[in-house]
Amino acid sequence: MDKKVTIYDIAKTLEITAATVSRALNNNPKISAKTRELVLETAKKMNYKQNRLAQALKSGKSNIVGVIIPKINRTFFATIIKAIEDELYPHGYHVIICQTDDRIEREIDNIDTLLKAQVDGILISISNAMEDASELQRVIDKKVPLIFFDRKKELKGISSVTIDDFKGGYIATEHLINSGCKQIVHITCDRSLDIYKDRCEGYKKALSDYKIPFRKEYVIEVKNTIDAGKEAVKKLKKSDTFPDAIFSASDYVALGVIQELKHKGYKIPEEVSVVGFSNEPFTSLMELSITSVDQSPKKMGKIAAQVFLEQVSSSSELKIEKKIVLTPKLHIRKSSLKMK
Amino acid sequence: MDKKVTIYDIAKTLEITAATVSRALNNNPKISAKTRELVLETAKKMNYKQNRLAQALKSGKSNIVGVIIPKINRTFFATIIKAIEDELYPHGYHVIICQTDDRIEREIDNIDTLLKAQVDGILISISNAMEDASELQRVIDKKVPLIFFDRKKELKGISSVTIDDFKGGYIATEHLINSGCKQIVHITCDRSLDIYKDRCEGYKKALSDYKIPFRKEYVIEVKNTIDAGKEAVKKLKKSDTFPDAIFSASDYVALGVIQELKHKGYKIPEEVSVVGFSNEPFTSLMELSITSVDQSPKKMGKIAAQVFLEQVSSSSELKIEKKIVLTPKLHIRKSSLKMK
DNA sequence: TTGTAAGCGTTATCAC
DNA sequence: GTGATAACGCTTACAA
Repeated sequence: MDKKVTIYDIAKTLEITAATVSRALNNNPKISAKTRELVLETAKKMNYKQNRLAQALKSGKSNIVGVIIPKINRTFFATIIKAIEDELYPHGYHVIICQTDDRIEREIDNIDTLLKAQVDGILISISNAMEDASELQRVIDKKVPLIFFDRKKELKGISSVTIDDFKGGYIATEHLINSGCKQIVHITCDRSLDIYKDRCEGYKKALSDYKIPFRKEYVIEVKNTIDAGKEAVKKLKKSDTFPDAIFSASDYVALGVIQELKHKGYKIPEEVSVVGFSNEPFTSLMELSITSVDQSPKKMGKIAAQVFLEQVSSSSELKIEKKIVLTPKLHIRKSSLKMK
Repeated sequence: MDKKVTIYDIAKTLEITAATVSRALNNNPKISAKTRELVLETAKKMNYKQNRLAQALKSGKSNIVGVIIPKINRTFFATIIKAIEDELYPHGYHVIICQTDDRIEREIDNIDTLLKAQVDGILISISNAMEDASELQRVIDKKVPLIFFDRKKELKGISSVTIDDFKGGYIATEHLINSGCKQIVHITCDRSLDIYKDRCEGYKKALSDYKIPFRKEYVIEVKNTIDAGKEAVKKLKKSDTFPDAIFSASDYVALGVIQELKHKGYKIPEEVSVVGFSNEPFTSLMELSITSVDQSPKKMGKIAAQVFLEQVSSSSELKIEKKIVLTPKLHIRKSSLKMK
């Protein structure tokens, strides 16, 4: 019925000018109470909706932030997105989701599209594939607030919210050591990503701190899938010494590990303890619940959003570079809980 | 470094007009190959990015669609979103996520904001709370394509993609009957939502088709949580006849049911069979995997997106009303798989 | 083939 | 207080 009601239509109806209508709508003090009311009333009556596009074009603010993640259908990322949206929504911001599927072309393309869409900021968890930072540099050059979460690149002046993956790897390993395990295998994923490299380093440090010799063949790099976990166990079975604990940098891999261990008749945790990473929902829901390192996705998203808000509200040009590192928390469950 | 490069800047550099630049950028045929190349080249050199806002304002097309869901951190919805995004991305559309948290105010507000943002369409799974459709009517009045998925309202002329919840309830119940169960309890959730009402109706129909008397006290309505499932079992325990099967309209409730049944010492599925609904990832990952009805979220999202694309491409005013109903699929797992 | 100019819906800066 | 007008960056008849 109503095609496109603009402030001009309201102005015409009221025999005033569009400028006055605009003022009324924006609570401009320079306007009489009467006209304001009148305008608001007829605006409602005519089912008028502001055109944010026009507003955005005029003001240079779109009230949209772009969030770039590898895949949205992972609990970890979905939880972060939810936290970001929840935090930004009351401030009038809307969130555009972009998935990279861990492919560099899509990542570049996404950044590009977001810039074209004049977003007020970009929150990004970089893909496995991101190598150089030239595309990111463009964002910075354009002075569009950029914030890393979870997976970051080291860039000067850019804020980030991550967890201490090193510590995560450390506490997981330490817990296994304290449970009496001596032969601790670490299954890692793509170590070109800092998160996996750091977890691995944490593992090594814990071993060294507790005087447990590091064995190179006890670090296995696999894909982040359940099947890869099963395969890893099969491979280990062929080696000379079977471990008494497995610390996986991924919950999915840990699940595969557990399934295969059971299949082979090992008792968990009596013979082999298992620890995962991410605290995916299923780890706590399982009958044999899985010990895992929590990454506080909710907190991470919330803080990332807050850092963004700070950045846009700091009127001046002062660059605030915040590197926020959250502390991971170990959730000890049955898969590593030895009764003594 | 570069503030805001516009087509005027390019025009000035090349000593031509903005119009020509625009044409070159948009592959307008009325332009010489030379100028086009020249323009594209310098555009790249100057790191020019189109301003979609201005384009959108001019053309009336924002290339953004809004997706409204209760909560994004549920696998079901996250999967749908992923499918929608994957389908729409190649067509140049971007997706704005809006969460209602099942609250009517946020739902109305979200619709409002999306309309103000001039989205090209709205895909919505309505909240528990949505009662009248007046806000939706506004969307329709504005001729903004509107598509329901999963949870819908009956509105003339509006397309929807849902699953056959009635059938879902039916096949789940039928499966239990065929497994030899006679005393089948149905635990449902908020039946003001069609999805739950329909599943319940399917349950009743299956009972009647197989000549199993319907017992009113065998239908329990609870909240959609794990704890509610536990409570339900406790309540049943007090009643005179304990069931030999429980069909829950929610996987989470089913999980709670299973946990409590085990706790009370019941053998699953020998003594009590359990079936859930949604095919949440954890149902298959559990040691005691849970039989569940799959709702094809991926397909649902993909089709919803396709319906939207059809709707915007059908140039004319012809209203296409598509009511697409997907067939649910029962995944039979250990929680109801009786060996005979 | 290219230039000119109007307009998309707002808002801000002037005047009055 | 209110009105007129320019401007945000782009597209597109209409001219040339």
